[in-house]
Parts: sequence; C-alpha cells; structure tokens
Amino acid sequence: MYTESAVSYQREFATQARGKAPKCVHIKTPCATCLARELCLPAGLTESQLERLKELFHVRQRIHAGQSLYRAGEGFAAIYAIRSGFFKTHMISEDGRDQTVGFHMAGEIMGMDGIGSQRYTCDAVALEDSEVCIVPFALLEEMSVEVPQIQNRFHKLMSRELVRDFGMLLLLGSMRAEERLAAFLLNLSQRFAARGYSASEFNLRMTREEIGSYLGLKLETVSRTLSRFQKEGLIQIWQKQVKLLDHAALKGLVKA
Amino acid sequence: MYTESAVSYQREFATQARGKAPKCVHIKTPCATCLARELCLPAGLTESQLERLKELFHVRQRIHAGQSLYRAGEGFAAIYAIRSGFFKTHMISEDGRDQTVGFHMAGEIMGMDGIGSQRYTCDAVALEDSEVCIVPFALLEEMSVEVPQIQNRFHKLMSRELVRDFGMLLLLGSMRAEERLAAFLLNLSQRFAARGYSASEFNLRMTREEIGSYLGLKLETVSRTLSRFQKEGLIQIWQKQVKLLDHAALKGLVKA
DNA sequence: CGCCAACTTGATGGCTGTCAAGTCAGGTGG
DNA sequence: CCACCTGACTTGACAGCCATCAAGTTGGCG
Repeated sequence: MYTESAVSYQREFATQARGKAPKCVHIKTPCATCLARELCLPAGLTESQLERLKELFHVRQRIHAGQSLYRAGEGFAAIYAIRSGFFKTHMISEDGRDQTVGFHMAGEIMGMDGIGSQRYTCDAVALEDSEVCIVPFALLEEMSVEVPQIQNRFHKLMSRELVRDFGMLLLLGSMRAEERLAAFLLNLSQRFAARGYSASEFNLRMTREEIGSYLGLKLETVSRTLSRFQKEGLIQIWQKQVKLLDHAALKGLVKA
Repeated sequence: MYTESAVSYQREFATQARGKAPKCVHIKTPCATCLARELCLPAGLTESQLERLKELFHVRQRIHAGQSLYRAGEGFAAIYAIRSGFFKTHMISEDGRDQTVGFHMAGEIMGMDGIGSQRYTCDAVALEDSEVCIVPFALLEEMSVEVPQIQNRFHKLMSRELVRDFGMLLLLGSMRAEERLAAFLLNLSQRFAARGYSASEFNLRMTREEIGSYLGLKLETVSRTLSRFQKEGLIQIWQKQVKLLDHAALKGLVKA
C-alpha cells in the first residue's frame, strides 16, 4: 500500500510531468539529423555523394505502437533507420524465453542481425507510433562500392553495435540489480540528451517487464529497485515518468 | 576430499585422455580452410578474386600462450584471423570488473570491435601458443570495393558476431548456472566438431575463473556445477579434459 | 462503472556468491 | 630425484540477493 505522503507526492510529480510533456511524446527528427547521427554523413562527403546516400533513405514506413517492423525468421532485405519513435528488439528462444536485446530511438539503425543468415534473428516492435527509413541492403552494398565513405561509415556503425553488446555482456555478467538499473537510466538519459531532450527528465516507453527482460531481472525487482532509488532521493518516478535527481550518485552506483 | 572411487575413476580418465591427445593440442589449419570458414571464399569467387583475397591474409604473427595480441585502447589498424590456437577476449571496466566477452578458435576473426572508435575496446589474449593472420583493415575496405563479394562476406561475418552476442545476452539474461554451463559445453563441442575434432572429447583451454567470467558466474559455481554434471553422468571432467557422455541430456538442460 | 494491464509491495525460498579449508599438478631449485 | 611452492581446482558452510508467489493499487479504456 502507498503511504499518504508518497501518494500525494507522486500525484504532484505526475501532474508536473504531464504539464511539461504530453504522455506520448513523438520524437521528430529531420532526415539530415537522423542520417548524421549514425552514418555521420556531413563530414567528408561531396555533394553528389550526399545525393546518392539520400537515395538510400527515401522510402519510409510508419509503424503503430505495438506493431512489429520485422520478425525473427523473416527474410532479410533491408535495414531500418529510425526517424521517429521508439522500438525494442527481442528474441524468443527455442524454449520460450523472451530476451529483450535492445531499445532503439531516433537515428539508430535496426536489422543488421539479419545480414549473416539472410533472416532476421529477432523481432523489432514499436513501443510508440514510429517512422523508419527502409534501407535496402543490396542497395547499400552497391553504394558502398561507389562511395567508399559510405562503406566505412557502415562498418563503424556495425562495430559500435558490437561494442554496445559488449557493454551489455558486462552489465549482465557482473552487475547487481541496482547497478544495472542505474546504468540503464544513465544510458537512456545520455541518449535523450544527445537528441536534444532533457537528460534528467524523460518517460520510459517500455514496461517494467521489458526493462527486466533487457536487464536480466524480474519485473518485481525492477519495480522495487526503482522505488528504492526514489526513497533514497536518486530519482523521482511515477509510472513511466522519470526524473533523475542525483546523476552523480547514480554514476557512483555503477562504478561502485 | 575426493572419494576413493572418484579418484581412481578420474585418474583413469585422465590417463585415457592423455593417451589420445597430447596435453596442449596445437590446432593447425591450412590457410584455405581458415579463410573458407569465416569468409566462405571458395564459393562464388573467381580465380583472380581469390588471389586478391589471399593478399589480405599473407602476413602472420605468432603469439605465445599468455601474451596479448592487442589491448583495449590501442589504436586499431587490423583485424585478425586465427590460424591456429585459442584466444579469449575480455574487457576491464572502469571500476575493474573483468568480463570475458568471447573465446575464439581457428578460423574465427577478432578485432572488429575496434573499427568504430579506431581503438580496440577489449584485450585479446592467447590461451595457448597461437598463430594469426593480420588483415589490415584499410586494405580490406579497399578490396571490398574491388571485389564486392569480399564486402558481402565481411558484412555477414560481422552480422554473425552480433547474433552470437544476442545469444550471450539470452544466456546471461535468463539462464541459470547449469543451463549456462550446458550451453557452453555444447557450443564448444559444436565448434570443435566443425573443425574436424571430436565433438565429445576436448580440453578446455581456459580456467574455471575464465569460464565463470564469460558465463557471469563465480569460479566456485562453475566447479560445483561441472562436478554435479559428472556425478549425474552427463560428462566426465578431470582438470581441463572434458568428455561429453550424454549430449541429449545436456541439450535438455538448456532447453528446459 | 467495471475490467484489465501495469505496477507496487510484502513474505518466503532458493540459487549463487562469499569465505574458508584443503587437494592436486606442475614447475623450480636444491 | 625430491621437496617445496604456487596456481588451479574442489568442496563445505553460510549469507545475501533476487525470484517466486501472492495480494492489493492505479490508471486507462470500453
């Protein structure tokens, strides 16, 4: 049961949060920004090369919240650049375990896991209404030959995905629940900040269960740990609205 | 303390194992096989293309057991194809956590994590005397432009690395100790088999601690679980010599 | 208004980490 | 050749973190 003070406090925060940001924020990103973020185009490309690159990204697709962009086992043909919205990628193992392998926001690329086997190995699900650019992979490879800079950018992109996964291996392999959650919140914060949004206040697009699936924890542990962070004054949290109050302390938790 | 019967049994197994395979097996792989495994060359390449590709792989380097091939933070210039031997890659976090992110054997490629930042993000350490082909990355990208098949093979290679990491996320995020170890043994078995070695009998090149670091477990848990597998008749294990006795039961553990 | 999914919180148990002691194998030096 | 030493490993006892089970709350939606 909630304590009296907790309830009133939480309601107050909820009202604040809603006042500032509508419940379902729709992140809009201009194409140039989107491209720039992951393929780093502006730097080092000539006008004509830029034109070629834009061809790659000109087909778009809208995905409603809850819908899948692609599913594990489907034939691979394209990778996807997120223009707006929020996705999770998850895989379901032979025996039914559901593991979230990533959360993805505007400017990030999904689907590269499908290149190796020519089939996607996980499902990509929109957690809010979203829009993606469809990048036919064969076309990307063709252009990579014509414009070596595109090739190089793509290699760096995939490599960074590998490094990101190494980070997750470290998290899952050696961190305790509170460290995982602190790292998770800081990571989201940093990524929102990089897109021009508040680093200290944002809303989670995913459920506690999805957070748990990503971090190797049960939803109750996620809930409990977030509640404890709030009790200790590290964050404010009400439903999916989060406010980071003590960035330094959270960092301390991860490094401790 | 070991029981009488366990001791005699283990000694017997150790003797058997030693009789069949010298303590430090040196895996030798002809260059063609090595290339074939990960870059899948024979298929679809013309004679001249094959020649170009061989240029990529002609510089070799020997690494003694215990030595590093590269270290986190070092400038990235090349990726490495393992010709023979056995490696682990591991990263040490800011706060000193040591996470093993992979074990690598003949025919596999290491170092792709360095492309994104132009610095390696982990250390690669030889667990036995090994030999690698040095593949200058700039050269690989140049050849990718000339020979699109090389480009495509490389993309598939990186993609498979991503998928492999997804598998590790699933393992670390949702499996219990015995499931992790069963999966680990089966994975090694399958990879040895793919190289023409016994699928049921091999020796571990890594310590219990390194296994633990890879699987997100403490060395005591690794040791205990392996001992239990032996007690239950799933495996025989004596030091680093392993023999899988009940492949099906191990598979059952992973899927259960 | 009622229902349901998402969430919070409590109680309890089990898996795995921690600490500790001891064994074993290999290498070194006398 | 043997004693010793060290790193790797095994095993036991215990504790703690997190999963599990369960009950109740909240907000959204029909």
